[in-house]
Formats: sequence, structure tokens, C-alpha cells
Amino acid sequence: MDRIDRKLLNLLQRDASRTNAHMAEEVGLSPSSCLRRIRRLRQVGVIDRIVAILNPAKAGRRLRAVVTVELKLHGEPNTRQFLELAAREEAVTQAHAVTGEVDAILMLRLRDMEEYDALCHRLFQGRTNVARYWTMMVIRTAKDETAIPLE
Amino acid sequence: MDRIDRKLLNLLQRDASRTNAHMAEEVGLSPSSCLRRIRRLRQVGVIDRIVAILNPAKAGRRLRAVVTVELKLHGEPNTRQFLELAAREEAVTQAHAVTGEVDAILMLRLRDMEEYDALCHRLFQGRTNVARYWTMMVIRTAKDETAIPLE
DNA sequence: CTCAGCGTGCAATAAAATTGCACGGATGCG
DNA sequence: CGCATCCGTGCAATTTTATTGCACGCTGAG
Repeated sequence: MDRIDRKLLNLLQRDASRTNAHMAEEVGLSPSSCLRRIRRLRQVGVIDRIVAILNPAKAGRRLRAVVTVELKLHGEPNTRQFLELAAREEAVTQAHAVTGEVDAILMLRLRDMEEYDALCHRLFQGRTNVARYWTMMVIRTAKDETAIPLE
Repeated sequence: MDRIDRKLLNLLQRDASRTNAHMAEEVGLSPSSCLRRIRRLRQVGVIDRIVAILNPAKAGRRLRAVVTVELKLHGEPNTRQFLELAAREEAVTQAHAVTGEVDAILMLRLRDMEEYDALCHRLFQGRTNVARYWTMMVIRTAKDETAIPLE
């Protein structure tokens, strides 16, 4: 992992749709060397995958929310069980166990409030292990990066 | 946006590195038609961009955290100013203004606690507009999707 | 029923990725 | 200090893939 690798990864994290020849030029390498480096980065797993990022509004998911969750029964097996339940929900894009005043945190992508309501019923009400939960609806997003900063 | 478009988008959201011919086969279309559909989806902006997703551990960012922030001065211009400050930080991957008990929420990708410490000093201490903040370190991630579910 | 419009498949063409090969700098060893 | 080895590189040939022009068929409107 030298300077050229990091440069390549930064390019790929912003736009992986460019041609190999184009990226080779950006980093000052021949197309073949560039290709071999990228292949190696995928091989060793630094690059996990290449994906398309959709426009949420145009994909019909305008609403975004963060929910912190306090469980009734804490501890490993209970937390795990809740997270697995949450992870099965389409609208849940991220599910984490966390330190702090709550046990878990969920990131949601919602079509509308109706979907939010239905999700709350399934995950937080009824016979679930949830003691309390706090919802923060996203008003405005100033930054939203999939890229991981490199040294 | 018909059933084939959604199928294509779902494929692309998981793996955009496949060849066009391969995806055409998956959705039951000829390569040319498939290509024209994908091009159209990019054209109209449903597909925002194609990016590489790195393995955080192998990229040297093992630590992940969520920070909720309460500001001293609330209201639009103050919130905006804080978010812009936060957005300039490399380690901040997401910065949102939210409803609820706090004003903003940040998602962090950290190398180590030293970086966390330094970030807190810059964003939360000194002459900033932050009244209080709560950090939730991610212990375990059960789900982490970039994909947006389609109808 | 007829016609226009749109999306499709096929085949040809253009572009891009991939590979084999030889060179050159860096490293380790005598 | 010189020599051999190894790794990454660039070039050119080859293979694979994307792209385009064109004609067909389905669908809906008149």
C-alpha cells in the first residue's frame, strides 16, 4: 500500500465507473500496471465491492431517520437477537450495537411516515425486547460519504 | 421504471462490477437493451454514481462511532454552521441535522482513540457552539447496507 | 384497421480490458 | 563493491466487452 495505491483507492471510492486507462493517467501509470494494482487491491480485500449508489429521492425513499434503542434485557444474546430482527427489515440500512446510554442504533430509509409507523409496531411494540426508543428524523444532510479516508 | 429496471438497480446496488452481458442474462434481456436501460437510469439520475466500497479494517479505520450533538445556539444558521464545520473533517462520514432532543448527529470512521480525542477537541471543545455531546462507539455491526430498498 | 412510437434483438464496429514478454530499479548476499 | 534475484513496470498483441445502426414487433391512439 504505497502512495499510488491510496490515490487509486481515493479515486475509486468517488467514481469507480471510469475506464482503467483514464485512471492510469490520473495516477501516472500505464494501463496494465494500473489494472494489476486494482486487481490486487480487490484480491486482498481492501476493495470489498463495487456498487451503484442511487439517488434516494428518485428511488422513492425520501425520509431518513436515526433511532436509538434501549432494551429491556441487556447483554450479548439479547442484543444480538434484537439486531438480527432489525436487520431483516428492508428499511433498516444499518444496525449497530453501541456503547453509551442505549444498546443499539438503527439507520432507516423510509418511503413515508406510514412505513415508519408500521416498522415501529413490528420492532418496538408488542412482545419485543425494547424498553424505550428515540427517533431522530433527518432534517438536512450536510455530508454523506461512503468513502473511507485513507491515511 | 418497470420491474426490469428495479431488478437491474437491485443487482447494481449489490455488485456493479459485473459485465453488461452477465446482467443482461440475469434480467432476461439482450446486452444492448440492458445497456441502454442502465445508461438511461444514470442519465435521469436514479443511479447517482458507481463507487468502490473498501474494507474498513483493511483501510486502517477500525473504529466507528455515532455522536449526537446538542448546540448552545439552536436555529438554522447556527446548525448549518456547525454541520459545515463537521463536514470538513475527514473522519466525519455523515453529518445530519435532526429532530429530537439533539440538534445534530455525526457518523465517524476512526483510526484509533487518539484520532477521536483530537476530533473532539476541534469540534466540541474550545470556542464551538456545542453545549453537550454523547458518543456511542459501535461495538458490533449487524447490518450495513448502501443499497436503498426498491418498492 | 392503420399508423406512429417505443423498446427490443441481432450483427457489425469501436473501445476497453487482459495477457505475455522483456526491461530496469531495488534488495540481499557473497 | 559486484552480482544475482525479485518485483513492478511499459509495450504490444490478443481477447473480451461495450456500443451503435438497423429492422422488427408490440402497444395504444385515432
